[in-house]
Amino acid sequence: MTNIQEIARLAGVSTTTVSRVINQHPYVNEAKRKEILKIIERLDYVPNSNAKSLKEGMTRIIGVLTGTYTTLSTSFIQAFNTSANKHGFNVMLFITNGDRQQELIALEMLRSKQLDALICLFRTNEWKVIESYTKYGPIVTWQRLVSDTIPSVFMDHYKGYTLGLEYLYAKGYRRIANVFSSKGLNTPERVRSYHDFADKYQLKANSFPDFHDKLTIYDGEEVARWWIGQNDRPDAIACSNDNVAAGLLTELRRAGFSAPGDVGILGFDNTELAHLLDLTTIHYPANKQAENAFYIILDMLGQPAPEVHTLEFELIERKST
Amino acid sequence: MTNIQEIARLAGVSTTTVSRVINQHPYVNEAKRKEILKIIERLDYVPNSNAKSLKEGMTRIIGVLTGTYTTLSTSFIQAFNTSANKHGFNVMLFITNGDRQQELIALEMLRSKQLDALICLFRTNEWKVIESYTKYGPIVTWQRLVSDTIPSVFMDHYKGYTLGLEYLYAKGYRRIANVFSSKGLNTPERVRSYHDFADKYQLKANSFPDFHDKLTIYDGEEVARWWIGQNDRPDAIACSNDNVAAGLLTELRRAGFSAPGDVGILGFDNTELAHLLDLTTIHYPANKQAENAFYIILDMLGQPAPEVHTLEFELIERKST
DNA sequence: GCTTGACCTGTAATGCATTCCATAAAATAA
DNA sequence: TTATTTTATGGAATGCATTACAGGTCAAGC
Repeated sequence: MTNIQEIARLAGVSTTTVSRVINQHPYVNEAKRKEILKIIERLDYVPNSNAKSLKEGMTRIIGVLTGTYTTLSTSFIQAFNTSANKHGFNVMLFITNGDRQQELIALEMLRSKQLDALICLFRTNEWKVIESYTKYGPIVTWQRLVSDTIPSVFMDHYKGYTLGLEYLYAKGYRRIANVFSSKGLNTPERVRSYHDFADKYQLKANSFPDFHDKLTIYDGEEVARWWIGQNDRPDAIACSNDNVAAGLLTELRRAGFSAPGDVGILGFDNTELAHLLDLTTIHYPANKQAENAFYIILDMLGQPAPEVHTLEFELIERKST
Repeated sequence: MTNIQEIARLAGVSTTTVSRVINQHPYVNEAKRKEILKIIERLDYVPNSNAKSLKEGMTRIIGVLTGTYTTLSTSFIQAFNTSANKHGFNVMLFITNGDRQQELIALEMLRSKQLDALICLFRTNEWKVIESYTKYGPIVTWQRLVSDTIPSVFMDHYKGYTLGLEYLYAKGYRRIANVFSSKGLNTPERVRSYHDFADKYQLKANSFPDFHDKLTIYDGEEVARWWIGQNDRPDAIACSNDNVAAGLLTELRRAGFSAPGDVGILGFDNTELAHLLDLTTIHYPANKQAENAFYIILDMLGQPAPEVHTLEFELIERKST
């Protein structure tokens, strides 16, 4: 394999000079520079990035830890990737499928310097475990989390969920069921949002059992079957995300029901699925959020970072309510 | 930062011995081993993986090059990731969005030894360009490609498409329109499949203009609008993938049409969307294919690799035909 | 008693690029 | 002319782990 010493030898200069040419330092004689570049070209030489990483103590790789691909995390990841690339970083993806061990692999790579930072979209291990890795490099999350070592770009889901509920109320819905996602710290916010909402409009009497840990199309179908089986049905269902809303809607249709005719359905996130099925939903600005996450990491790595954006949920009215 | 020399110093042994303990070589005195492990524990030491990669000449990272996230590539990537992890490799994702430059970044990382191999799901650069990087490490694709340097785990799309067409014929469809994907080498296979099919059943007279480069939900909607605008409508549409079929179906429904009532719709890939919308589709065994791709890479890296699976398309009948 | 092999340990080289420090010539300033 | 700065270049150390090779002990085998 051709390395910098070989280039130096062939050019009759020291490795220092070659390194200077490669890294565009000044103070290299123009003729020599040309000659060295010619040799580099001829031998098809590139610096070994492992040696570089070893020397510089950073790899410019950022890990992204995710459980599964939901459409939402997909757009987050894409945007994060774009931002990272713009600043000369690359992204390494870890899809854990909820496996603790998988998650630890990523964390260990941060520890062993193979990653410069980690963005944690989902997690299976306790926060305490994850937090114990912050001494090896920046870890950032998008989940609501109060921690002085793990910054979060979380959105105010209380506000976002209230936006949806108030919309449903304004549309005349009074008997609203809630389908929540997994037990992160966003869910409690949404639960609190509903409680306050129900208090405000005195809807306590109409309450339905909450669903928890629902996030896939299949989960949505399950909710549909529940709804069908009820005598005393909700007139609207606020879903944890568009996947659930989509599964719910299509399974209802299979049984001959429709939305909003029989029940109003509210999605969350505004993914492609919501567009596909004309779901009313709440736009989640995953793109800007991803940029924010990256900027925070950049800053924590001691590099100049742009200002973070302010993020807002937005109600997208379509045809399921 | 604590390194192997410090451990050695504290334990009063050479770095060799410490290295042996870490890598579980035999021939280390049991008492010393215990002592060294204790010190490693106490100092929270992990070997720097950049130094390791530099020495060993490999990073155990495999790059995955993809254009956008389609649901299909998603499941491929997941399966690939799982296989890789099982063998101690990690996956680095490159989402190029069709940007040549992005693609080159990944290729350059192969060249500079930051990646051990590359799996190329989509590409924007010419194959010739990509091929010129095979000298730096294994590159594998799932697209149909005849190359002695880039192995492919491609499926026989001629066979797969014919499977779909024959099914449509058996169901009584005679006026079939085709929606094709981008101009890879799979598309010509499908085109050829349709030609032979049309010949066989003498359907030449009923032919419709082919669609090309259609792969998103939005593309499907466009096809729907085309269909609606025709006087002389096809009675079935064979789609490039489930996204297109989904967009097609929902847009038709918006206009008051239905499938299979007004037109039969055949998807491709058997993704979640096909399940969601009860689309008849052709199952694409992306998971097994991903494993195959990984096994080939493993083999090319000179490591013992399992046998590859044989892959078969399978028709999944649902309710859109 | 001597050979052979298992067991144990360390020295030093290796992989490769970057950079501090020293040296020196050339150009500019005083 | 002397002092100072700019330009140019190389030696050698640095980042860190792995490993070939050499040197040694000790017990089993002949």
